Amino acid sequence: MPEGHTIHRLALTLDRAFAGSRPRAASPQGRFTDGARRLDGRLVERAEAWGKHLFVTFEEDVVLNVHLGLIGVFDVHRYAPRTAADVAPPLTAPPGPTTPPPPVGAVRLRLWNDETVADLRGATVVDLVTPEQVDATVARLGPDPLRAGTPGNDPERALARMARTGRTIAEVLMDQSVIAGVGNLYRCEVLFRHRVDPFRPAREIRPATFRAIWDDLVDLLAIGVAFGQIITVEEQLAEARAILGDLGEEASEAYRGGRLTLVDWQGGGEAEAGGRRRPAYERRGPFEREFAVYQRDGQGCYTCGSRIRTRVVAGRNLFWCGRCQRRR
DNA sequence: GTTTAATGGGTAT
DNA sequence: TACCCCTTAAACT
Repeated sequence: MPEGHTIHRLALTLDRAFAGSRPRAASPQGRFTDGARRLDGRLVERAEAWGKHLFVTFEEDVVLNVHLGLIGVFDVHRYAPRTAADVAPPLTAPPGPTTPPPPVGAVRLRLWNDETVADLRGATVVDLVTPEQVDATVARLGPDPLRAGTPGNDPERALARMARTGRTIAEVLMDQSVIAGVGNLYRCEVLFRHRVDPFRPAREIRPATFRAIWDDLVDLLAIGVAFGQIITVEEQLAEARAILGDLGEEASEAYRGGRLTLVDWQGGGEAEAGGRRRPAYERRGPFEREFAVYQRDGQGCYTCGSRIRTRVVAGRNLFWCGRCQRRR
């Protein structure tokens, strides 16, 4: 599940759920027992994301560093009502649970407070680090489209790297030290959207073309955060933007800036009969999974009809249209 | 029942 | 380029 949008959304969710509280911590699976013991009952200051790296800062400079890798999942959900008002009528409502349900599967780390439980499984990195180590990790990353607007976080840095490499654009887009947060799916789809030949050397990509790709990624990843889903086909993007547009000028502004207030929009939806506001993605439901090229090998391109192709590039299955993305 | 693939990435060869 | 790690679910036999 994890490309940059997943991690940024996760950081926002964890921040909302745990910042300012002292969650319990445990390692039901037993592979993070010592770390969980150090975190147990410790005050959470904030959670944030850089590229695909997640950092949860606890008091006294203890930072939980998580990288989900290919198959990791950090599942966060509320198991108890947030406020007494959510339970009605008061006299007949059963008392809410005070402990989360038992963990299922290989849960390496569980964090929970009175309302929310978060289960981490399958991650490649689960570590306690210092703020200095966080800085060192972040320093190794290229610009992150989800941090567009942060000083120094712009496509020119990526272009400078691209100018002195012999690698193809498809390889470079997977290199987190060139551009952070893009994974295989966004790579395939964004190259198709810009009709770029994946095998073209990165140094031959025109700067204007790459800047357009960057701007597109700022938009696509932000939409990915807002909806918790990768959306790359124009029809669905138009609907997604319409939903976000409905949420008002302030939300739109935050969205265009690529800033990390996106999940706040979930609270900005229409008030329903019960008075509870529902997230935009709940109002319309998640989008159907649909891509232009990703995992469509052998099928016809929606644009030109020629067969979508696939080949392993940078260790992952690249998908592209040999006609639409022919070198020009 | 067993194998494979999955939106990653590090290390060895 | 190969192989390793993490976990789960769908696709095989």
